[in-house]
Amino acid sequence: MFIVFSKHKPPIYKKEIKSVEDFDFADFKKRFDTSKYSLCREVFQTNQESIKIKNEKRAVENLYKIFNAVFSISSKKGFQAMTMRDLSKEANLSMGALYAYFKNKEDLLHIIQNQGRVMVKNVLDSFEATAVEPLQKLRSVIKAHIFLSEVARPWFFFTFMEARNLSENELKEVREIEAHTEKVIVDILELGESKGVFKKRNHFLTASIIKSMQQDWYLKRWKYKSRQINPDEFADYVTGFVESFVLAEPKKIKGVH
Amino acid sequence: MFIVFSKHKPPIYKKEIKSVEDFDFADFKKRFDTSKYSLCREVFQTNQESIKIKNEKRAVENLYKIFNAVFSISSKKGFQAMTMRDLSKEANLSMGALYAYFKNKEDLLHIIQNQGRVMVKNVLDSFEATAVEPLQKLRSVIKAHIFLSEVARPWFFFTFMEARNLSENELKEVREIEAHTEKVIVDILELGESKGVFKKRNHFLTASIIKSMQQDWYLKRWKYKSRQINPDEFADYVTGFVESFVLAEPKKIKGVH
DNA sequence: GTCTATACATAGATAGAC
DNA sequence: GTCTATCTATGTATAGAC
Repeated sequence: MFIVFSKHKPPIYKKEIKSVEDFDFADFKKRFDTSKYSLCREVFQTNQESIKIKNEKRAVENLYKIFNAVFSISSKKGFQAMTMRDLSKEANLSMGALYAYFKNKEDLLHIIQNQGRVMVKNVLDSFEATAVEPLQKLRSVIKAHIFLSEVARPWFFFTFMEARNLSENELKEVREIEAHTEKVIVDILELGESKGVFKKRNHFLTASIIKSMQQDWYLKRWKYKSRQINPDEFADYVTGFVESFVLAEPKKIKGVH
Repeated sequence: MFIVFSKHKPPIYKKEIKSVEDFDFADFKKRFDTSKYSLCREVFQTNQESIKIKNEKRAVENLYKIFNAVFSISSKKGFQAMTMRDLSKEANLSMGALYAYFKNKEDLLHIIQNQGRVMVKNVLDSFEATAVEPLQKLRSVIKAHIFLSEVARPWFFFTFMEARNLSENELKEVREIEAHTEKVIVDILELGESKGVFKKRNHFLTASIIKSMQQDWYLKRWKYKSRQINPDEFADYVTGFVESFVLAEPKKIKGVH
């Protein structure tokens, strides 16, 4: 369910991807450690000084239970409205036990938010370099975001909905990532324009609109699920939509207009 | 700042719009009562039995202060995290005074959510009929939504972010409006397809994507504001983006491809 | 490492004076 | 119609037994 990237051994994508140019959701999933415990192990290793439990296996399993409970309750009523008693019940751990895994409720929020941010940054950065041609770059970046949000949907949803509870410092980091992923798209569009394959447009607005489409996939997943739209269909539809707008017209034949 | 529609005298749009085919943000604003108190007066009249204050002028003014305070605090930390003491301070009313305007905190939430829903439904329904040709209908519906969310941005933002706190019954109403506005777009796309002006596409996906763009305008307003994008620019960009995808190709000249 | 029982703080809500 | 003072419930967090 969760994916993770060790800070020490960033995975190498190029070597592993058969067709860099055109990957689907199944290809994407093969790239990563999709064990449901991976992200929790990462959290354990990152927060070893504050987590009181020293047995890794046990700690990771309980962190998994805790995070899942947080996502489940928060998606219904929000993190602030979730009480520690709610969490205790849903995670099958006593109140006392919970506090062995985080200092306080606010700390729990930050642990989740930080881990989510690190993961997104690691994965998306890796996908910048998977293609060379502007059109392939654009497709690659759009798809990677959608597929990642599919694999780690609870983290994406939680990060978006609970962003308001962040400190000024953390909010700044969030905005920086937002601006960064937007800039990645803008750069690709500019490259394409300079090569004559994309039209001259307001690339900032195009990038914003692309991001809003990607976001819809994890904010309104129930809607797409009820219509039985899978990640590949959605990603293809989005790229098709975008391409119809940005691709330069094929050259006109003289005399005909 | 707020706009409102009386249940008893729905405004007539067709007669008032000079150019039905192509209105801009300034035109849109002229259509409505944009007095900052209008929505609050509507709330007062709708909830007269539960509001203890009988002096309309005073009640409406205080409701305005209360709602603005709610929007301001909630946008920073969420409705659940807002305490009645926060609200009391921000609205310049004592705790005791606040409870003359609503039964309890939950009631306050419902009053805002309900009023927001009624307003959106009234306005958007009115815009279905403003044009006849599919392309003009599509433009009209897209723009109306963006312009409305601009005029009543706090209500839109609040409604979206606090939807999780609703009861099962109210959630059902929200989903119905969502499905309804989506269906309005799907119907237009189908009409256009049958008339040969729009391509054959998955209209559900197209409508979803259009809605995600519109939503971005009120969810990420700070971003657009910092880039000094105004409602007209944004609306035009969105309609241009959509049209490049849905419009049928101009007929090809025989022998040339 | 986890539990139960409890301390302490803060929230929502109201009574009664003005 | 609004205020201050206060009641009561609920929430976070911890101490200490197992």
